Amino acid sequence: MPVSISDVAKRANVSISTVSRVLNRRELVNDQTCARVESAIRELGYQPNAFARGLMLRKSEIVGLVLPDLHGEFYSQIIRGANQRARQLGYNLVVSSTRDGDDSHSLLHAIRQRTLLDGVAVMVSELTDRIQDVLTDFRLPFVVLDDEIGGAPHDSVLIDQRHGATAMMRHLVGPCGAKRIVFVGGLETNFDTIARFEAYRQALANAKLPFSRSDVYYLDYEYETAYNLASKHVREWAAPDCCVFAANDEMAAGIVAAANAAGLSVPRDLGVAGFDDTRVARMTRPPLTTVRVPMSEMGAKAMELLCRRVADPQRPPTRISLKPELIVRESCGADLCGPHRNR
Amino acid sequence: MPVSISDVAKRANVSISTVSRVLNRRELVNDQTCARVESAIRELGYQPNAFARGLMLRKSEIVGLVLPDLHGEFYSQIIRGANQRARQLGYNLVVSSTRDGDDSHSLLHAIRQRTLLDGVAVMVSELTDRIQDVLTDFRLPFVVLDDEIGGAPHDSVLIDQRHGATAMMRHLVGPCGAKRIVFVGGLETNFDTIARFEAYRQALANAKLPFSRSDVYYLDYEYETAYNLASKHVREWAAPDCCVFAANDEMAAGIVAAANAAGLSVPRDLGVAGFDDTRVARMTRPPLTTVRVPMSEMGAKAMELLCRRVADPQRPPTRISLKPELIVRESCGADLCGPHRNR
DNA sequence: CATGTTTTTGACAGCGCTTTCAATAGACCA
DNA sequence: TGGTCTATTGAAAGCGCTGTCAAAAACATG
Repeated sequence: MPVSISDVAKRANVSISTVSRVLNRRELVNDQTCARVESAIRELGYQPNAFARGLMLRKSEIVGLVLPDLHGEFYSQIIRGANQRARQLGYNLVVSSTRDGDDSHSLLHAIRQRTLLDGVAVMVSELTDRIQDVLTDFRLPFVVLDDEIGGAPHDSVLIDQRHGATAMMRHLVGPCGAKRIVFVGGLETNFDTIARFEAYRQALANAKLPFSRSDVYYLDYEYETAYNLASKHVREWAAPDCCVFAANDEMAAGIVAAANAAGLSVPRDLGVAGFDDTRVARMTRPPLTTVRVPMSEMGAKAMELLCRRVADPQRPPTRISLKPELIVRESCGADLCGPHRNR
Repeated sequence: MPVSISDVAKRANVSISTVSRVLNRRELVNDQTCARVESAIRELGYQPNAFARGLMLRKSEIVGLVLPDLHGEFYSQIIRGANQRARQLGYNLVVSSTRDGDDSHSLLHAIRQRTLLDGVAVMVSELTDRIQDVLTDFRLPFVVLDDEIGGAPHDSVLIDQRHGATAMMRHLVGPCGAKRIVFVGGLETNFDTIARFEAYRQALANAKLPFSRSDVYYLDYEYETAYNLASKHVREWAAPDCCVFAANDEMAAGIVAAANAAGLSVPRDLGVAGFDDTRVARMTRPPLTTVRVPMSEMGAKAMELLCRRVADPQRPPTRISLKPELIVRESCGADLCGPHRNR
């Protein structure tokens, strides 16, 4: 039923080779013949069969993207960025999650189909060794997101967490004139939290501000937890030259809400800074000064790297580091007229 | 370089037919031979070539999902749900967005590859006719999300917006004892807003409450806009038996914030209800009573329908309607011990 | 006109797999 | 013993396409 290349050939009164040439290397065929073939293609509504094509060419122009989850602000931005860039580069994107059902199984499953995939970008949280094995076992071109896997070198795209946190700290001790900064992190073992904490500590030292272990809290990235913590401490924190630096926007929002509930005004009585620049950052009163993490760009860069590697499997591994950007809004009280001003 | 079926055949000292049978119809081959072949497969790390397979079988086990955008709470939930179910059903999912680059082009592009896709689920906002044409032109099995396309009947998955809004209204006039309900919708032309408004009006009539045109506002679904509107009106709205019914959680959050800023207490002085049950719903003080829209389930159902149609293109079109669920939290002041209680 | 060169075309051999179809070899029955 | 089954296997025909190679056609040159 579906129309094949030989149907077109018959109709245009040429051989299938000629049709194929029209499709792939037009310059090799006579203009008139070409026109005849093209109209036959149009009339029949012919679409080359991608399987047959792939069988010969040994490539599908499909690449995979494997994330821990597909839902949530970050992942969905990565998907968006990756998909967009993949398209530009002439590839289609298959997404998959390591969390759907059994953890690694689904990744394996995705990759088992590898003969259909030209390459894959993976973002992993744990099981790094096994994934490394699987990936190299299958000899499938791959790039790693936001993490590095031990062993053989490979392409990777990283977010320079440290740079972002440092930028924020500089802003707090500089333009905002903070003398005391409270750090509210996520889980103590979380890589991002660790990087941000280090930047925090370093910046404090650079600014010759005292570091106090009691100004550091480790929570769970949740609004509610931060709200509860802040409810207990805002009165103590309240001071024009005190800022709370939360490791994500949700916690920052919780802190702002707790301050407001306690009758304090942000940033007059207390500065609050967030991280990530998610939607919530604009949904607090006042809106949050935060750090924009270029997730969508990370997805895009990953696709660039991946497609390049697919094209040339021998090229030396590249490592791209993306710099987060400071977004100054009102929650820390600094002047809003700087170059980063963002309503 | 890659190992093919004939490598396995040679190694196991059988013909390729036998290897193929071991792969697909094990029961047809002798146990001993089978074992020999299997160990050859293992030793060689053989993976069947998906192209060759697809060429014969005429199916890829890949289905597509085309959304207006890939980012945002809803879309990402749809993707998650769809991906999960697709996997369960033995399919892989390719996602694509109509907004990346030129609107319809990217959809077309995705579908042009259709020989690789067994089917596609599309969610459209506008250009319904053209998509319908494209889809039927390509004779590709498809299902439509959250909308219906004129013309030939087809599978579709819808959200029963009306049902959700009605449930909320019943809750407000019943357990919450509201006598006056302010409606804050999105754009007046938006389908969801229209459906929700109709439910609002109907419920008001059923409860014999007066309807006042001046209690209806049309905004743009944004936090900020709602905050501004509410700042102007909260004092006028303030009354224990008055509720504001916002058409999404972000606007509801803006209203709560404005009320708090005005020194009012929600729900004591004013009830606020949201819609969608996004993350923000838990990020207001108090958390929002809202309506959970089963987006992830919509994605899952779409995949079920799609895969069924792929399996049997002749079956009559199905139309699934998903019911949103009322989520009672604290922002409307009703008793929290009902069956839907959700912290 | 013979010869060399370039352009344009068709025949055909795969790519790696599934799937008839036929062959072989026991097993069973009369 | 001959004949009919059944179980097991291999040979070979494609699936629709690309790409090589050689033939044919068109053109240019001496």
